[in-house]
Amino acid sequence: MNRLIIGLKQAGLRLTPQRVAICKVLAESKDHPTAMMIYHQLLPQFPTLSLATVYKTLNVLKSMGLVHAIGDAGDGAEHFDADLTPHINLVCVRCHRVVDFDEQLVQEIQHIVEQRSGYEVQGARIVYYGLCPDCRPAQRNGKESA
Amino acid sequence: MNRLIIGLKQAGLRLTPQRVAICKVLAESKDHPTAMMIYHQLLPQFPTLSLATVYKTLNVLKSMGLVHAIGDAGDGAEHFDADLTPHINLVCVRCHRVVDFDEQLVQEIQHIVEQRSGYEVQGARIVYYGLCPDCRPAQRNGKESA
DNA sequence: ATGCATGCAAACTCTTTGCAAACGC
DNA sequence: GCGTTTGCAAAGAGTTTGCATGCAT
Repeated sequence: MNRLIIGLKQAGLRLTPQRVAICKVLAESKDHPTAMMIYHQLLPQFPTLSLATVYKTLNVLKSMGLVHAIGDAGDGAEHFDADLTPHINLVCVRCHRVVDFDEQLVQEIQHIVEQRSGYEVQGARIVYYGLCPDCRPAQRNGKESA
Repeated sequence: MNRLIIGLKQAGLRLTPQRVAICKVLAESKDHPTAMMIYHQLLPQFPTLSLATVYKTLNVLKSMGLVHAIGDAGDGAEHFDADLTPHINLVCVRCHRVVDFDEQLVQEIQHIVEQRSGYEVQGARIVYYGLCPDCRPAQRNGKESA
């Protein structure tokens, strides 16, 4: 029973098998999935699952602040992150993988931004993009595909 | 004659009036425009301008690294930034405005990321979202619209 | 003159919406 | 049982593409 499921329950929302499964995927996966990725991952388990249900659930979780939408990773689709602590997402522009990178300075910056800008900061999307260690040599050799 | 136009010229690409105008909008505007915003801004001047041309030009500039795509601002459309120096974009989730915020720490973080992750960092998208000073009181009073 | 860029329209992808049937509470 | 949630299909929005015409070089 993870944080997302508890959040839904406490809000009085219904814990359907689909929602529970989506929450588990989000909480357990480290690859910042898109709606489509979650859909395909759950399809064997829920053959009648609808992509619309995944989107609806993601929107519920997002609007409750239980997950973050971290933008696309060069693949045109929104990626979601269940890790709400301020951290950096490193996106590889070649293989579209997203990895986390924790750095204390990120927290400092958030405080500075809040104090100096007058903004009420609700969240952050800190994405560095480039070539991951695996794709750096591949790029140099001129290889294709992800 | 700005940096973007020079970049196109040096790459041997053609300096059409449309491209020049798009580059000027990008370099001079401070509001991180979307393709649609650029299109509407130039329509009086180029009545036959096509939105496809704006998109094609933006993709050329982006793939040449002359502008950054900074993701959507809650409005579902890609925003572009001609300021390539590492800086923070502050997005207001209520009025969808985007302002810049310079902070030295950002540069330090980029170096740390490169050294510790093995990534070849090509750029960054550092977006904090929340309520801007104008929208903070508006939100509290329950007012609507942007 | 050459061939890249434009503009139009259609296609494409991701996401949202409407509504009847199903199900959690 | 009530009202929310699901699943399907269709709609919607942003972006891309194909191709003939036009224009920068």
